[in-house]
Amino acid sequence: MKPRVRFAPSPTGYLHIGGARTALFNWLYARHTGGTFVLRIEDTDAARNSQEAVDVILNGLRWLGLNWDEGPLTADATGPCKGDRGPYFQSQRKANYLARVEALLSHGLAYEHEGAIKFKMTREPILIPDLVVGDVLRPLTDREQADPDFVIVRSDGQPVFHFVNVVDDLEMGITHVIRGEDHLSNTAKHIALFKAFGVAPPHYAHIPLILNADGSKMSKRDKGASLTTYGDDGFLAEAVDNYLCLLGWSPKDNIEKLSLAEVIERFDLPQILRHNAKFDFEKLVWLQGEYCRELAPDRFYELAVHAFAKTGVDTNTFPTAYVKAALDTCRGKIKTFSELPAYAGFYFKDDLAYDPEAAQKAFVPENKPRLERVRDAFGKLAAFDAANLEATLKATATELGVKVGVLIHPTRLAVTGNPHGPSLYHLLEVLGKEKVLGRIELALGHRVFGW
RNA sequence: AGCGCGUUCGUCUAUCGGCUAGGACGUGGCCCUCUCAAGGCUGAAGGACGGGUUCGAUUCCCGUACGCGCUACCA
Repeated sequence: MKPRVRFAPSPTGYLHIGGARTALFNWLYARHTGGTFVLRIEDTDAARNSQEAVDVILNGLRWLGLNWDEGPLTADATGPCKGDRGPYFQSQRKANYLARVEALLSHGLAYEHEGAIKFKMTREPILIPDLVVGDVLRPLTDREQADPDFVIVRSDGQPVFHFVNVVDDLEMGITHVIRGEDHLSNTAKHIALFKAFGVAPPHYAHIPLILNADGSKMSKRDKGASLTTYGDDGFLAEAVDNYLCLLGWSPKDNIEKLSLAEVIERFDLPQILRHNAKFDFEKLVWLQGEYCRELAPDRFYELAVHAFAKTGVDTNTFPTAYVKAALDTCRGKIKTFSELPAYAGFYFKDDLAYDPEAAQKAFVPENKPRLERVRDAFGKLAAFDAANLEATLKATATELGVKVGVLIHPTRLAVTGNPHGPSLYHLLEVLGKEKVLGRIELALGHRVFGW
């Protein structure tokens, strides 16, 4: 029998990075084994849940490239779904839960208590066979000793999480429950419930948690806890996927950079680690840089244009060839797209703000005549291309008896406003003679500087 | 408090009892270089602590400490 796994998030308005990793591991296991990946929405809290919140989950999974074989097609709980084990929204499964409660009541396995319905929990320790942690024997805690039975339906008629979760997994034919380790202790309850229904429980695999850099639990308001922020901050999904795979799972052979396709081949439950992992933002950034550098030109272009648009710069007002040439000088130089507007904004605006620190160093009296010579030399150029510009600048430096670097820094600053940036000669070519000369002239005319 | 899970460089990890403890991110130095990246070379940095088993323990067992989780008519 092919495995059936599921990701069952609650639509709270954001997708936790740990939840995303749980979804990823489930998806990887399904893809590795040729099984089925089910998406189920646990939208029992009508007050909090909304279609927008469901969309956050759906879009997050889509962004990561985690397609589901069964589950919602839209965020509408009453809308179309794929798969024949639905409904896939808990809000649509009331009848299923009621029937299951009735079954338990009629078999004397549950009883009414102060308006609520409680499940008759076994008093014996329960063995939890876990594919990651190993066999775990969970005895009752002291409080549970006093009253082992737990509520499965609240007095307001709402069935609780433990109950609906088990009913759904049972009815959806889930064979492997891969979820966060925070559910390990409660698994005893789930196993007891499965047994009460006369069904063998699924296999469990509890995966370690993702913690903040300081070791604390990542909660909603922690920076980086929401998956959405990564896309917003200009990260590539393949980098986030890759990094997430490395938290709590290891390919074991020192390889760090793997595509999802490669991970699918190698992924299996026994390689999952048992201890929690701290989220290392720097390593994610490194992976992001790796993927960003080898991005296909058209995709780089598309994402770059989007990044500019987000800061209010409409690159469409410039000729396409110019934009492409400009962005091409940035390929391989930036890691995240959010850096781009600051890095290459000079291509799309003329009112430059000179970096103060760099200006203090470069715009000094002895550099003024030098920059004037550069301007004059550039002005005589017929072909304003990188090779010619480089030759001209070097020749000018030789004439002045200085190193090229002496000319490069003021020139770069005058033309871009920044001390760093794309290759100077290429950027000059893209900008074109007119703009370059105009900007140098402008810088030379600034009285506030040291010249 | 009770119960559960965990503990290798700052971080992510490798190690099926033989380890001069390997790799990666980050970090130091050097090289390359028009800036910044990238790249190359080269350093520093680790087995929580205490017992036991064993010829030998990072690896197995016990205890302690620390971290995390769970003990809800939250999910």
